[in-house]
Amino acid sequence: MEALLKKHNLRKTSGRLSVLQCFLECGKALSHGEVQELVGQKMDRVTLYRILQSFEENGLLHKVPDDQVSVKYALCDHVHDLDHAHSDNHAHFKCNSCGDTVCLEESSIPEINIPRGFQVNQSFLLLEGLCNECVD
Amino acid sequence: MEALLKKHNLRKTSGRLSVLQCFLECGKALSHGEVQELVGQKMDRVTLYRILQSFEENGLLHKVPDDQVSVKYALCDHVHDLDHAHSDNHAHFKCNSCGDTVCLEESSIPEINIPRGFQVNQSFLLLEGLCNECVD
DNA sequence: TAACAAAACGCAACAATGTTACAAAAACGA
DNA sequence: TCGTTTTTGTAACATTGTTGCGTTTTGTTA
Ligand SMILES: [Mn+2]
Ligand SMILES: [Mn+2]
Ligand SMILES: [Zn+2]
Ligand SMILES: [Zn+2]
Repeated sequence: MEALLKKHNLRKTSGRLSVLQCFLECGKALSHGEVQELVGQKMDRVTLYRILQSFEENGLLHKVPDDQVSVKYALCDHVHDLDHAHSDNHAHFKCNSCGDTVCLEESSIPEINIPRGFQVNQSFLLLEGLCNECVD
Repeated sequence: MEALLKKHNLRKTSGRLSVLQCFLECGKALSHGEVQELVGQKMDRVTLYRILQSFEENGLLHKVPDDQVSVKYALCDHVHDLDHAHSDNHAHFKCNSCGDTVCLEESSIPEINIPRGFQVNQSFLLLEGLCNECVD
């Protein structure tokens, strides 16, 4: 786990270790507030924001739109690659019952027709509904 | 314009008329803050939130994800239909330079493979990049 | 047109999310 | 161990969004 930080050019701190552990253990996308609950209130709110930000900038996490309200983060597809340039170009699914958001890593976002002259740099596809555990 | 409100079962108020006018005139997705600037500070912030909410509930506007930070609203595809059950199932494009968000009404969101047992109720596809006016 | 009930509004208060500035503490390479 | 750079904690602030409540407005009916 410390190796993961080093590999992504992030200094090893106790805060970063606990945040990383949260994501490795729970395997789903987490909002700032959810991580805060997991690591406890002893970690400063702002520090946590900065840790999430540094993880994203260094290719450890990627942003996931949450309900058009706030952001969640999820582990990047190839966390163990040195290459940060991978795309995480996959869809996400959010269950409206249990609230969990998961990566659909096998479902890459298809090409979309865009007007002439437009240039797409990034795309976000969020599906909402019920997960297998919450369906009926 | 008053007819539009009536058609969607919304009482005619001065606030609703000015908000509706904003959307009819500017033809792009607007955030709460952007509408507030257009209608002026004399309209209460909370009232504006409630007007946007009522417009969405009655099929006049639909939500558009904005940068995973906040929400924008755009006129529904078939504002003049009595049927509110239309889907607005199209992609959106946000320009990272000018900040404008537009509906790509000709680009419906394609079907995505989802895990067995999952049920999709709604989907949001946001493309980000540069619009034709901001490219180079 | 007057009266009434339902809906919308204004205001206050609150919660959640996110950002910035600055000084203290910790990490890391030399 | 020393010195530099990064990270952290704290405070202060901004934006976004929600709830409760009393007042005003709207649409309907007598
Ligand atoms: Mn993902
Ligand atoms: Mn749209
Ligand atoms: Zn679920
Ligand atoms: Zn533009």
